[in-house]
Amino acid sequence: MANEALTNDHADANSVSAELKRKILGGEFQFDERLPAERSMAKQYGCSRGTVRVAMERLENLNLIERRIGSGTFVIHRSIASESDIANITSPIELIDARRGFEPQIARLAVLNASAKGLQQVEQALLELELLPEDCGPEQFSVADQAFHLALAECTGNSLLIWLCSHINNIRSYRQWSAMKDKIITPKQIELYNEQHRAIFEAVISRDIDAAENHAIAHLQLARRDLLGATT
Amino acid sequence: MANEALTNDHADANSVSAELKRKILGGEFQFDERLPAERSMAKQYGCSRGTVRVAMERLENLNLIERRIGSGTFVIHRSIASESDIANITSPIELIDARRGFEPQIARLAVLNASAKGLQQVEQALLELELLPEDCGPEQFSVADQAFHLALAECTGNSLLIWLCSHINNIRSYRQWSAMKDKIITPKQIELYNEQHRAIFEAVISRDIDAAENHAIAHLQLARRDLLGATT
DNA sequence: ATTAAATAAACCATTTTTGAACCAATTTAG
DNA sequence: CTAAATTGGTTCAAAAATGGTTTATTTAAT
Repeated sequence: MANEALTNDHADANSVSAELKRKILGGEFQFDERLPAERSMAKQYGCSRGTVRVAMERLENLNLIERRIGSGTFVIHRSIASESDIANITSPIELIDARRGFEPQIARLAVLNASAKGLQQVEQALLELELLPEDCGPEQFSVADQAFHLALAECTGNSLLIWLCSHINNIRSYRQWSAMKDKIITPKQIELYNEQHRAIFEAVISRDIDAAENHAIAHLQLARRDLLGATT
Repeated sequence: MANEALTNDHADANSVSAELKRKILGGEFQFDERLPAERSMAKQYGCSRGTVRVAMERLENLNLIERRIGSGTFVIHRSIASESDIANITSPIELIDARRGFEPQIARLAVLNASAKGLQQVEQALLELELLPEDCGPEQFSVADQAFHLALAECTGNSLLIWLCSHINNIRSYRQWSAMKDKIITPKQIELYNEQHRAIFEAVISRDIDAAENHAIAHLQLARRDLLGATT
């Protein structure tokens, strides 16, 4: 509607940039999306290409767009990100730091709320982790590791925490992690991680809330240390 | 509608990948489902196979699809519940329990990473909270409260935590939560909450990591107690 | 009249798209 | 089991599309 009003009138650079700015900030044009070509926008807005280019310069100065010769004009502003967007801007260390927040809480709530059946499923996931061959490779371990943590989250009965844990798992499986995994998930580290997994599980079983929390914290501190070591 | 507009025109790689990405994330293409063949999509989108392949490469890098020679292109993204879905099955107490996990961590990381500018924005949000009239009502307080916690999250510099905090804020503004607000957000409680907000802020300012964490924990324990009291 | 903005056309360098052909792996039909 | 059909993987050069730039001209506001 607003488009067509502008399409008929002869828009000046000011109104064009304002219109595009609104669409970008409002999420109508999302991150990494390509805007129509300058010549095309000129036709659409009923103005000359030069006018469009002046408008684009302003948006570029606002750091909303980026222009690539031969390619086009792309949105570089991130509104509230979708999951795949957040996965692409989240570094491994940021992920660990976030997990450091709620995984201990998951352990605490698992102690308080876990049902026998839930614990059974955690144990099942734990056994699969422990029965992996030493040379299973980081990918296989990673999948089983995620299953363990998700099973633990299920024990809390807290649907929001389960949802968050699923999100985290998804982000963990994105591509840029693969390279990192090879460095930090070695047979020796796998053994350490599994000891911690079992420690968390045992604490939950014996309904020891502080032990469960502390083991979860220790688990993530180790992961964080390994990660920092891998980058140097 | 919009699809067919794109279908008729000659689509470029960017629009094709954006279209498919939307369908996959939106659950229209489910996990393990096979996409149409490249040659078929080329015809459908009115572009060449090469263009389709460029689009597919992007989706592959986003880990949304997997391509198997001789077989086809398959969705490997597991679509999980949308934000509105989770908002509708999350109870207020579950929300508090989840925040109990990562808000203390946000406080900790804010101590470590907050810039002067970031702290300025937290203080700004804090002042707005404190300057609200006593009879401002729960809605107004809630908005300012969310702004404060989001500003604090920004201080961590951790994009994942910021993202989580935004999501939580969104969930907080859903309906069943609103009814609860009226019961627990009274002028007397507002004063208590604001004392805790300031305590968190002061701890971050003075770079006292344990104090920041403990004040955040106390804040959520109070909110939890108020919530449980309100339900009885 | 002067000035600033918008226009229109042309050209450049770069990137994308195209169309075709062929390869390798898998699936399907007989 | 074999042969044909289908699928993604690859390469290549020509054509098209894109933003960057310049120029002369027209329009609108002061």
